[in-house]
Amino acid sequence: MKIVTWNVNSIRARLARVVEWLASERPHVALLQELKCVGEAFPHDAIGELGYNALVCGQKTYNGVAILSLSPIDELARALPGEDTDEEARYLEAFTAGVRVASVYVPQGQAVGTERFAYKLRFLDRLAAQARAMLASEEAFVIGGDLNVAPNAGDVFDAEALDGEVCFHPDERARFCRLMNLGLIDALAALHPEAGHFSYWDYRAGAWTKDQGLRIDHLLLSPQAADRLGASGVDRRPRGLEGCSDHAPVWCELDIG
DNA sequence: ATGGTCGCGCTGCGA
Repeated sequence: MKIVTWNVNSIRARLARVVEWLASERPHVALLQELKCVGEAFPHDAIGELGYNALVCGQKTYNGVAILSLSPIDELARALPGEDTDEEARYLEAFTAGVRVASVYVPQGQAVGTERFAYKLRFLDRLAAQARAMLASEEAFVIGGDLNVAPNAGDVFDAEALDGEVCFHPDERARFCRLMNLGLIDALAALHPEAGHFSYWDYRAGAWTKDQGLRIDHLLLSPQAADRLGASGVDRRPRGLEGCSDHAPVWCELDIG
């Protein structure tokens, strides 16, 4: 069973690219981020025609996450616990196809030292608290999404130049490390530990052409899910197409069901 | 080059 995470950077602007990719790759579950629309504006018809059920947590203009599945989807949560005043659509959790999944969009953080950066760090702490609670169930689950953190030096195109920058700041990396040390397995890194498996390339400055990317999109597996991990990868192909997202899909294959 | 390019939605913000 293939599970994918993909920051699509507007589901409406990206619909043709997303439909084309889903039709070609047929993942059983797709965790999407940055829909940039409210739930009513989500293209339910086009996605439904492909055979996918869709659970959407939308918001006007910004953020928005979704879970697509070829199996029925049972919603578990549409917000990350821990901050009642947080109204940004960044977390959706559900049970589908015999596995619990979460689609998460961690705040980018804007600039180090800003309120947005502090919000990002708090969000990562809240995600760790949620992961800890989920791990207590001792069940197979997958937390997938745009974590907006490149965990290691090999996950950025220039570790020296980017050290201390947003998405590669020591405070973010420490929180990511703490999250993983709860007992999660990075589906991509577990099978492909070498450097350079980027998932995001800025639209600007020819980053894609120069392969100046970051690995910030992740599939985090519980031990029970990791036991079933058969393959994983980043599909760079859709990043090179006309009208593409600035993120590539990251996928894993679980021997479940 | 404190730049560069997107998407949203109509002015600048967030990424």
